Amino acid sequence: MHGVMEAHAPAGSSSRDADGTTEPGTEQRIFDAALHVFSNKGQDGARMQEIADHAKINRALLHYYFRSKAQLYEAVFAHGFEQFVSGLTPSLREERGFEETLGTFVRGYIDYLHGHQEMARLMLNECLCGGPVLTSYLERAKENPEGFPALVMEDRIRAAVAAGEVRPIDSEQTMLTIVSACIFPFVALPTVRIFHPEVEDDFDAFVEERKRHVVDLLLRGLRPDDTGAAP
Amino acid sequence: MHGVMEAHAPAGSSSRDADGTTEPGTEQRIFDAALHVFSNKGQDGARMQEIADHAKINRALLHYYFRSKAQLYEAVFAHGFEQFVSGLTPSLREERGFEETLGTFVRGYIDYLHGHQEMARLMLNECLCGGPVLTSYLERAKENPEGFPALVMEDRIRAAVAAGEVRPIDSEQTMLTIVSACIFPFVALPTVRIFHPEVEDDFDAFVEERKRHVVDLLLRGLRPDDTGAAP
DNA sequence: GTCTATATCTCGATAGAC
DNA sequence: GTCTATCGAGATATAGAC
Repeated sequence: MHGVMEAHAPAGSSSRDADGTTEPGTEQRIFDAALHVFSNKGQDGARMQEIADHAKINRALLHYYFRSKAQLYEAVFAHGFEQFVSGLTPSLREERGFEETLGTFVRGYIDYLHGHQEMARLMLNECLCGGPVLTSYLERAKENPEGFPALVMEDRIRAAVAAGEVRPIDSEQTMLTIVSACIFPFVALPTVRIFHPEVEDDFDAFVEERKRHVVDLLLRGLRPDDTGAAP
Repeated sequence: MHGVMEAHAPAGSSSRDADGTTEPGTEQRIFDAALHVFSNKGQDGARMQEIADHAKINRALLHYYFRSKAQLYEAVFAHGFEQFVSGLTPSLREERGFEETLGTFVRGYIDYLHGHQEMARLMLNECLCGGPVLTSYLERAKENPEGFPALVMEDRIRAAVAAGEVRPIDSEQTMLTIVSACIFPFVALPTVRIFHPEVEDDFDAFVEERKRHVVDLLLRGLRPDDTGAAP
């Protein structure tokens, strides 16, 4: 049986544009191709041949860079997950008021998803099957919650409720709703496309409209009854 | 090559409790087992052996009832999809006011998902990969939109906006948000569980709270500024 | 580092006895 | 209707030349 140890990882093999704007090296091409195929077909549906084709290399080379399909998958996932968490954190600086914080968070979240739709699908795929890969990463993220955007935002909501900035609602449920409203439209795109073909024509406009809508609906829904009350 | 024609379908083979409350027949057991495995592993990740094990039968018998894996999958999907659409329609009777309609729709949606979590995951799985099976069913549903709950609800929102019952918002975006808020928590359950283990303890209570929260947040978010204005 | 060729194995599907 | 045994396609992974 094949013991799973750390990959040999040819490190700096991909000439990372040392001389200006070189085309991506082999390792990077594999990475991109793998993300593309995994996100569309899932870990099981993906074929190493298809990944190799997309990267314009031979199948054997995949195993040279990443020993196995499982390790390739985990590498792709790990990279995307890390980037996801780190890319979202800066939008949660302390000094803002709640409304601005919420707006910045939602817009940042949707912008990220817009720019990384494949990663979004990959993560939700893991979510669906209760994948061990995602689970292990979340367990680790849970250890320092201040580094995990969704948990930070949930705390902000809790604090805003305590401060009377928003009406008394369940912060956990609210956070769930926010995340749902941001993520779902991207993962359900194939369905949305069928009923609203116009989305396809100008996807950027759709995303912008989405940001406005979500922020607007949430702020209205969370605002206390007495809007102008200052004690 | 194996031409795909209609399955021979041993019709009334499963003695459907002709004599009281018999245990489910073979065909029904296969169905349940298939839904279970497909929803957790996806169409590609699922193994016929695992389905057979769950149904407590032999692998060959699967091919006797449903000729191929693809046909088994489609049969399971078709059944669930039909049940989904038909189970949701009655909550959209015309004669209600908007607030009641929205509340009934959301509660009905969440109740259905609660009772059919595996079907929810199965459909989202199809959604993620732009699956041809889901697509073909949606295309058919699109032909008579009045039979498709989400589209009917979207029209109700549009009408409510026109009537001034809700403030002027994009009904398409709003419908997307509603669906997101209902479905996502169920498909993301593995993730939710990690951060909020208490959900597991009393899942029914969580779902009830979810219904209240979504309806409440939406109604607040959609209500016109002048709540009591009657011209 | 990259390729061709091949070994190995898993899984879906079928044949045929009972 | 249900089982055992087996075939054959297709996928991962490796060996070895260049």
